[in-house]
Amino acid sequence: MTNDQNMDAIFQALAHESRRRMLDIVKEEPGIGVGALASDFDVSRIAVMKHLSVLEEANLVVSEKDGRTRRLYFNAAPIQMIHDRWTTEYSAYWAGQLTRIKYLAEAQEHTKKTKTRRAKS
Amino acid sequence: MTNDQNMDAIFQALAHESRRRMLDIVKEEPGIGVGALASDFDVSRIAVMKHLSVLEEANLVVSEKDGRTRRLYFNAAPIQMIHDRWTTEYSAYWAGQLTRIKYLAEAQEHTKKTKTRRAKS
DNA sequence: GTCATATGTAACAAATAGGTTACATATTAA
DNA sequence: TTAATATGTAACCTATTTGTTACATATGAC
Repeated sequence: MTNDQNMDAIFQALAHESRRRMLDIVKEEPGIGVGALASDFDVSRIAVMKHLSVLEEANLVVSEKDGRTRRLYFNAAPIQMIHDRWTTEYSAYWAGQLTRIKYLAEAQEHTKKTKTRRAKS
Repeated sequence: MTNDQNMDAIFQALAHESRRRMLDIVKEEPGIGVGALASDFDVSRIAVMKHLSVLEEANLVVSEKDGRTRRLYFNAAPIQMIHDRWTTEYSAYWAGQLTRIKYLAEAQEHTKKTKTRRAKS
């Protein structure tokens, strides 16, 4: 159903805080209209509509026309799909890797702090 | 540790198929160098390095210098974080919503197909 | 029908992303 | 030391994203 062809669109849609916030609002207020949603943001209604079209391309939001208002609904299916993919593809991997990577991350943090001073013998 | 401030970077990093493929390769071949990784892609090494810097900003890849090669490692922690966030924030919501949303998605599919023909009385 | 409301479209501008080539630096091998 | 290897940086170009304003269309209230 939802596959790798859509993953770009899903992650892209989720990559911006304002769109995640829109998702939250639509999730909390199913059937909210475009204008009502836009009033929660300080960018223009058109900007919000563009964000909505990104969310709709990712199928994270679906809408239906009801008179002159377009009602918006949150669709969790794509998130479910990614959840499942991660559970099967990554979860098994975590246990064994996390400790070593944690060490490396710390080492890297140290490297960043000290990277400018280097002995020039 | 990893928080909302980083979510943009994480989703952004995962939003491109080539970067997800890099992650897969680095996960399969821990310690692979930049050039070796780049040879798996048909864009330039510099383009691959830019993708790597996106992945490193998201902390999905960490690296350590080993002589003249920079060794790359996959770090699953950010993915774990998102996994956890979704599990707690969305999972409970899915059960009740999926059926209705499925209906709406189908309705929308129908709307798309018929949106161009409209009676002009 | 007329007016207000809700949404949609077009055209444009600025910022960011994603790619290139050319050149620089650092390390290993000879 | 010299040459090959591995990576890094700078400058530049193009495409996409993200935003704007102005105008168009569709629906509900009167």
